[in-house]
Amino acid sequence: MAGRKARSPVKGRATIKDVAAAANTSMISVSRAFRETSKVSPALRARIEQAAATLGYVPDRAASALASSRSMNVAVLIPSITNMVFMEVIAGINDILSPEGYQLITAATDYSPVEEHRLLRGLLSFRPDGVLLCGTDHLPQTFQLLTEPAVPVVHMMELHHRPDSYSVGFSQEGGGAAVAHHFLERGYERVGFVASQLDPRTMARGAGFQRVVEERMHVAPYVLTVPDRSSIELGARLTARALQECPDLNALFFCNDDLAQGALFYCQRHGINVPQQLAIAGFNDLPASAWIMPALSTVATPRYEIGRESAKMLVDLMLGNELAFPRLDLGFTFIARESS
Amino acid sequence: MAGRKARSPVKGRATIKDVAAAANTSMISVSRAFRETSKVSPALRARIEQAAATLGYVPDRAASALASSRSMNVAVLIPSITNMVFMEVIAGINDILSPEGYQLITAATDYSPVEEHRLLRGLLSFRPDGVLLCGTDHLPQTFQLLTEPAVPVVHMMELHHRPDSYSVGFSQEGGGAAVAHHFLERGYERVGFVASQLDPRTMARGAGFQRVVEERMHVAPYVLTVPDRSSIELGARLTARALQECPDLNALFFCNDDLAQGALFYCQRHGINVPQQLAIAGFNDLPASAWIMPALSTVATPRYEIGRESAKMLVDLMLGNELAFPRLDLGFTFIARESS
DNA sequence: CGGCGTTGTGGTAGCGCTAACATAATGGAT
DNA sequence: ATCCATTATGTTAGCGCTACCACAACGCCG
Repeated sequence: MAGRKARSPVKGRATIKDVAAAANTSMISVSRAFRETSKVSPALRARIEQAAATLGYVPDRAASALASSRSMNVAVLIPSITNMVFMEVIAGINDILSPEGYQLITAATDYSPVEEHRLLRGLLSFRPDGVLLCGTDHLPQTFQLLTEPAVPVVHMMELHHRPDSYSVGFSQEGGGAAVAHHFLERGYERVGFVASQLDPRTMARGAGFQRVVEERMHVAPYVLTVPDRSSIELGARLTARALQECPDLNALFFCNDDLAQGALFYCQRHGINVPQQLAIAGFNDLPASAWIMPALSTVATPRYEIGRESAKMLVDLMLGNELAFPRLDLGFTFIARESS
Repeated sequence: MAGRKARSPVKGRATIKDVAAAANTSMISVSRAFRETSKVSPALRARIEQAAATLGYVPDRAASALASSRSMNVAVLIPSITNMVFMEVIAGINDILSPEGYQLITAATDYSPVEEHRLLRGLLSFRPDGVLLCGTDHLPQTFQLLTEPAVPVVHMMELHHRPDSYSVGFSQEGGGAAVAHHFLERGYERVGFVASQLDPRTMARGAGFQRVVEERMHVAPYVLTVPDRSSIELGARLTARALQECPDLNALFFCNDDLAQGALFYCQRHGINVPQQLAIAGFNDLPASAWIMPALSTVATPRYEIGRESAKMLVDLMLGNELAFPRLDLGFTFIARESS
């Protein structure tokens, strides 16, 4: 028997059924009117839209997802929410996916693959149609989560070299190498690499830098790494430490612009002449880097474009299209400014 | 008849039914094992967890939301995703809501109330249990969206003075006033206010500044406002323009630190001595502001705390608790540094 | 003018889960 | 032993929506 009425005491929210009743039609036509406009006659559609407007009808994604097996959600995992670099990536993603009707469900891993796995499990409960991940180092279980019922995935920032995976990024190693070439060409020979927040991208930058220095100078560069979170303040502290440990350094490559800006401020405050006494280079080209005194030499990276292109690639995968290239190298640009 | 099998060709994703079968129990016990652990005997729970693990079961929020009328989603609308200020707010929100099991669904309004309304409509299709909004200026329709089936809302950043609404923030007007008092106490008398991105918070800061200047000096300050998006570069440009339009200015209050930092860089590059020739103050106390040369005087704002407290307030509202205070003023701190 | 594709519309079942109601098994207290 | 209050577990219906099928109405063809 149809007895025992609705458990929620009439939440008041209009459903597709209410709209159908108001427009004197069936539920399915209302559904179609919103999703496949062309399949409903203009007259009916007008009636439905009118009814929906007066009732203040808002569709329910949960019900839609349940019924259709398409959630129109995309899960995005980034290392940090307070790092401008990833926010620009997200802006790019959103600019592509939002017009397509997808909603981003985002979480921040705090640079931990274990946390990434945990968060991804949580996000999978949204039954996302696709997933965007940062970098290529994930737990084996993380890959497994995505394979059993296969969910399209695109890896951002780095280039993946497994043939079965999709990635959009640039060569972090190459960026580090470019800085090394620049230093050596400018005649700086006592060079060093300073890094914090030792994720794989940071390490790749350092590896590229070291490789070139060793190839050309036949001696390893000075290296200072700490696991702490990057910040301007840390950049200043690490500069002090590097100069103390190795006073004859004349060029320092910092793994990102935050650190490098801290170094610049430190030098300014301590009367160290940049670049005469010490050359400095960073990575990412943050907005302030072009304006700081002296202007910071750095590797400009296409963050926003990576977001856009990753999203485009993911859309193709979600639609089941074959991709021409599973890997998209967006490159980087070394920018020599006053600091080196 | 039970005929006509599942339409999706066995998506492979394990459901609560599969887990129940594998653990030789009923669906509801599986459901309870995950939600109300105490209501299931340890033995059964162990069996269920075992089964869930081997099957790789991930619960479906859509189904859960549909069945329970609690979505465990919270919609968050912020003006901009690339502005560090709001990211810190979000970090605070997430630190409170994530442990409670809520997932944030975020969107950026680009400082437009119209866009805010459009986006909120979209987010409401997630049937959020609560909503967090920035500021207090919303379209009337926006309020309506939230009332028909009443959804708890907390307004962040500014303090709302409607008795029926909840807000966590501080007095933007007071922050601007504090800067004016500081300038006047230090003897700067030819002061100005420079602003971009003219949202209500920006305007309130300017209003507070102007009010105090007029009260104490009986003359209006110089004011330069443009609608453009704030940036370091714009700060530099506006400084040039202000100094050209009004060469005898000796103190400038910028509506945020991005602009103020640009001003500082401009002065450095043009040999303008700060603070002797020109004093500068900003708003927000971004990380770089303490390190820039000269260190920037600014109004420190409790962004992270606003996020946390707003989230706590929202949790209370979502649980149906009565709130002691519908309004929480977290205050601000003026920090006098080298630039003034 | 019967046949056939097209277009517009509707009925029904079921997506995966949980609220609300059973019912069964336990452990005292009487 | 009998009763009752727990506690543990199960059955059933239905959340709001869409896939799938069915069918009516309309041309348009030969």
